[in-house]
Amino acid sequence: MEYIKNGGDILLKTPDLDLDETLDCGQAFRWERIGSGSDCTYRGFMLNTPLTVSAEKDYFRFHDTDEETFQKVWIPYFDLETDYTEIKERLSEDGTLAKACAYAGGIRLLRQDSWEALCSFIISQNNNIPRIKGIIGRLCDMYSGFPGFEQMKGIVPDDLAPLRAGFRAKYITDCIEKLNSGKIVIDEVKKLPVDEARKILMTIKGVGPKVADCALLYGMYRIDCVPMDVWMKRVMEQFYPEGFPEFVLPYAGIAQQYLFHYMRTEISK
DNA sequence: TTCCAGGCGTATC
DNA sequence: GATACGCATGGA
Repeated sequence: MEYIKNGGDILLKTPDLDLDETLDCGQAFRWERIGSGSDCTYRGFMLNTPLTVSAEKDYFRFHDTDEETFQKVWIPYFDLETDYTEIKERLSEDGTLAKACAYAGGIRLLRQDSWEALCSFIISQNNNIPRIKGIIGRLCDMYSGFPGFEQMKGIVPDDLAPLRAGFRAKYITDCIEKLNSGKIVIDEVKKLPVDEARKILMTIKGVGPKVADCALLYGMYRIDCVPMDVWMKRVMEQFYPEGFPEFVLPYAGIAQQYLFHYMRTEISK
């Protein structure tokens, strides 16, 4: 990973990054492709830090970005200090994973804000990706950006009616209550062993094993967590009836990224 | 019209 | 602990 300043932009050279694969694979819901065809440009946010980013010939262009923001926000967000080449090499000892890594090797795990990830994946349950994006977009419209849970203190499900989140509205308000009352402190949850962290997250209404694992994987970078949604259940049933091989387990969450995308877009069609 | 979507709560056994 | 069913909403 190396970068240079170019006017107000930053140009980044890095392997193992594809913006379409990474920003539009169902791990984050606030990136919009504003370029069409070969103009691969996305507009989105890390919490409320905005970014326009383009894939150009030999580098990625981070538009209107100062070096401090790039280092503090975007390097961690895009997980640029992790060597995905090495991870993919290791995972590719397994035949199915070798195919999945080759199919979409530009997927990276985005290190998202913990609260945004938790809230987003509560909304995701029994829902499809376009509609998840719609609900989160309306939430951001309501608050002029992605609101902090402190900002939403005291709201009741009816207050969220404009989101058209359906039965999930009461889950969001329960989550907000538990965070604001201090029943759950995200920074404490982050430090716990995964099993304990999962248990605590699951005390929130509407947070079961899958949503908890998404919050852990995408919001707290617990890369051994594998959210078991309908697609991953199909993957496991078809390719890993005995579970993942031992050597995959430390990176199972990243393996899941490749396999989820592979199953959802290639095998099932 | 019916089915399904990055599931979960509840009832029942 | 396992299984069945309802749930808001909207696109296919």
